[in-house]
Amino acid sequence: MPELPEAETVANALAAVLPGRRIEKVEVFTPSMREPLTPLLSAGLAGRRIEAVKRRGRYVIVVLDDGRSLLLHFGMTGVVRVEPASVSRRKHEHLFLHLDDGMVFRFECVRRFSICKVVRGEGEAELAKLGPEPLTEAFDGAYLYRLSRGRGCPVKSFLMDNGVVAGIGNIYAAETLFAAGVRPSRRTGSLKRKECDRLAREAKRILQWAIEEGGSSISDFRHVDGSEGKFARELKVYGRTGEACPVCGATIAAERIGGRGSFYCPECQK
DNA sequence: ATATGCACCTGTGTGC
DNA sequence: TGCACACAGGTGCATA
Repeated sequence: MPELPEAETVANALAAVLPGRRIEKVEVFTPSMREPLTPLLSAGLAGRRIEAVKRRGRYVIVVLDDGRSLLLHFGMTGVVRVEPASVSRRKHEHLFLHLDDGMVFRFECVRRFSICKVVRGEGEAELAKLGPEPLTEAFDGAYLYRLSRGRGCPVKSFLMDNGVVAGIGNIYAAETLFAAGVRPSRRTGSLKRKECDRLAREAKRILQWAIEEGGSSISDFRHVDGSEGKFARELKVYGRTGEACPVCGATIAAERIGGRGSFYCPECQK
């Protein structure tokens, strides 16, 4: 699921309802998450007030009033909801935070790859290795060109490296590469400066557009209110193997790169 | 340091 | 219908 646009959508929704609320009770239903949730039970969260909700890359940061934060990551299938306590627990909901207005923050993840942990400050230590935010000026063609020199990995893997740029995953890497006319298997070090300019420009445009559409709901991702992100209908190549390229009509191809399904137009992307 | 493959999980779709 | 297998918005670790 959640790449940057989905995390941004969730963070914005949570920012509208959580700040000012007090956590009254913590319930953990699933001890065997990839990142165990049990530390939340003894973290002294009861009584803490939520001050703000922020995003960094694919992470959502729920800032508490005691110098700590809850750091959220949605893995592949993470969903958060804020619903009344009267709604019964779903099969894959692993954590409830009961709030002082009768609502419950619910953390769901089918594959249990999601993370919810208490961190110091706003998670500076945990987030230190992330590259720049793609929607800031720090991320541009010059930056990409500089980092790409001497790199031998496929450019798609390069764009999906969180240390290079934070928050671009399998969907938006594929769409960015299509929009920029660059084949995902291209060796990163072979990129021309102009191609780096196009990659940075198209990544920004597509991520911004996807945020405006509320992200992409392929199967699991949902908004905090349960509705779906609309950007899946705008995807040009992701998941469209065998369909016609919307630009030239050639057949969209697929191959595995870095163990991930990768989609491209063999005519438009060189 | 960089590149690659796999493990971590459950659910779904496909082919036999 | 049942079963095996591949695959799914990600990341971390082991191995070269």
